[in-house]
Amino acid sequence: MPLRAGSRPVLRNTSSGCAAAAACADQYSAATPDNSSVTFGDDEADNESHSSEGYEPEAKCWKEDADNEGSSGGMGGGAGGKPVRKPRLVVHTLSDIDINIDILDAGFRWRKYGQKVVKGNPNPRSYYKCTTVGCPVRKHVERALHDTRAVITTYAGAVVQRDPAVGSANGAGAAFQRTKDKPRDDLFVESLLC
DNA sequence: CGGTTTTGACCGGCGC
DNA sequence: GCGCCGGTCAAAACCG
Repeated sequence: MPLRAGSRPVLRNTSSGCAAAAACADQYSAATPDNSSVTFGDDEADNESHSSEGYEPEAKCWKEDADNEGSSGGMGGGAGGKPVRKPRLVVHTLSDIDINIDILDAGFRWRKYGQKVVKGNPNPRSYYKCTTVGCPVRKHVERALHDTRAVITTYAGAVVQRDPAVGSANGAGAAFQRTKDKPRDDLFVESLLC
């Protein structure tokens, strides 16, 4: 590959103008209503259908499954019918990758730890880890099958918890709590909240 | 010098 | 039981 380290990809932490989740959500519904969609859960199949045919011109907040917390530990193949699945936040971004960054990467640092071509999509999927202290979140970034402008970012390791009193739902959340003194982590949690 | 990217190899789970 | 596939790790190289 001609471009080695140094030619930093577009995906990198940026001090986005979208500091809070509320602002992000608002920004989505107001500013870029037809540029992306956000989904929380495990509806990746659903997402793929969108990415292959086109994007829903609607911005929706991530939805979470009732009791799908925890991890199945299963990676390849699929859920395999296991009732417990790792909560994931899937972000669809059309055309503007920066938006993707803005919504969740605000103030965070990501380190790429892998890249792989997955079946069904010739575009390589990149794997990123959050290098922010106390941030256990990982994300997978891949381009849509037939729409290179569309980017699908899957966040894993963070759980949405709508109750601010709790602030966390599992280890990920606990990690955030542990670093609650860090405004950035707090921002991230907020980013996950709707 | 530190942090990050890149790439290949390895591991574990699932489906057949 | 075997093969396939996705995800992660680790070493090397590079840039600011």
